[in-house]
Amino acid sequence: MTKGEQTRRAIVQKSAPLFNRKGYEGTSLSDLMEAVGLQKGGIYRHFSSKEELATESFDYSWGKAVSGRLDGVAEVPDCVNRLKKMISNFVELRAGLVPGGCPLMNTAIEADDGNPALRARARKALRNWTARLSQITTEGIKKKQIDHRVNPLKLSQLIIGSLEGALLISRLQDDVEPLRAIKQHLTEYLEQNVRSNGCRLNRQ
Amino acid sequence: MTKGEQTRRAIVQKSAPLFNRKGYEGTSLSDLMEAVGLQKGGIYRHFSSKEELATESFDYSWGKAVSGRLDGVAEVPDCVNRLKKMISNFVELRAGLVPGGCPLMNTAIEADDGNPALRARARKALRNWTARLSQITTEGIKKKQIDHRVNPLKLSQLIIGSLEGALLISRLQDDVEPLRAIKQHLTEYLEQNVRSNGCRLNRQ
DNA sequence: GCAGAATGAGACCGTTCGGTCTCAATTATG
DNA sequence: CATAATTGAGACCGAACGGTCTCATTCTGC
Repeated sequence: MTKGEQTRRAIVQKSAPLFNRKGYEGTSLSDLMEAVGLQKGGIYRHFSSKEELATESFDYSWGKAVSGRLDGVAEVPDCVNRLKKMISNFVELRAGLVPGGCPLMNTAIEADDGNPALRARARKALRNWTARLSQITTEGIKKKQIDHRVNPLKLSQLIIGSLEGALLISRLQDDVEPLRAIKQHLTEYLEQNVRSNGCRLNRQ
Repeated sequence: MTKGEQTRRAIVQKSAPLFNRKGYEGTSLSDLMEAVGLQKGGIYRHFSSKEELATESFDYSWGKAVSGRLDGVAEVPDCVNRLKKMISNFVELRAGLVPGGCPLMNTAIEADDGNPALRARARKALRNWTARLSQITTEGIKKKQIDHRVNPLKLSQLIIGSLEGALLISRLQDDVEPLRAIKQHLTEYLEQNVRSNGCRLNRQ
């Protein structure tokens, strides 16, 4: 790896926390220069614009988030348990992530009436995550572990939405309790209303 | 009402959608001048800073959101149904709100590593909303409509988190389905696990 | 309708913004 | 080790930022 590539990666790595904490607009070039330890010329040698750096930083942050959520998931054979593992990872494995909360949520909120490049990135990330969960559900249905009446897409959106919402509350209150509670809630829901042969009540 | 007061209110009313859509940092004074129809002098006559205007705009946006969610709630006698009504209002009554999504979510995300005044506003709004829901739950427990083992605070946070998360997904995908789905999900949960004498299974 | 207060236009301010460019220093290559 | 290519510092740019101030105009209460 050439020195230029090394520098490029270091810039992204050091910029990502800033963008994730303060947002695209909220992060200035001087902020970046200070965090990165380079002058403007040094940064702009490797990136053509602040936006390019921001999108790469988003990818970096999101990549870390995804890999955290997948930690140990592949080894879980049962599909319901695999979903539970991903939920648990989201809730418990918050260390090791790029600081500043969920990059998807941060970027979605800031970009959704603004920057189209970042918005596209966020949409893609959401699509990707949804697809991953849906895939597990579909597999579970095929293997008769999950009730065939479950809609994989809807279930994925329910899980993602609930987790993101709980994270929002947790961060605003600086209290992990809402995150813990949603884990419990979703776990019970998966066991009661998603797993096949699980007791099921009041289902139209 | 004096003319000055009229102008002041008009400024807030016209600024609120901008702040809610583009955020505090993302909204410039020139944006505001254009939307409000006044020059700088005209705006600064009534507000001492952009931040002061932003906080008042947040209050305005949030006020509209709250009153929308309370629409017709007082007339519902049963406490579980009252919670359901608030959920339904959140999901269905999105017209008439200040455009740009939930002010609480927007402000929480932007301010949570930055502007302390706005962050305080968001926290207060969340506390308020939580308290409202908790109050209904507490009343429901007292009236034996809600199971006494239900934790009002936790239930409130679950509802708020789920709604906000679903809204995030809905907005990013430009699709109301996730919002509709969470309404259904929460409704079933309330009937099955919150209402007293409702069938209850697998509850530790 | 007039005097005094309230209001708003817009020139002006210093600062910071994202971005460019030159050139010296450093690194890689034969 | 010499040469060429890569790299990064930092002066510089115009534009836009939030904010101030003066003064003519417009209200308002008597």
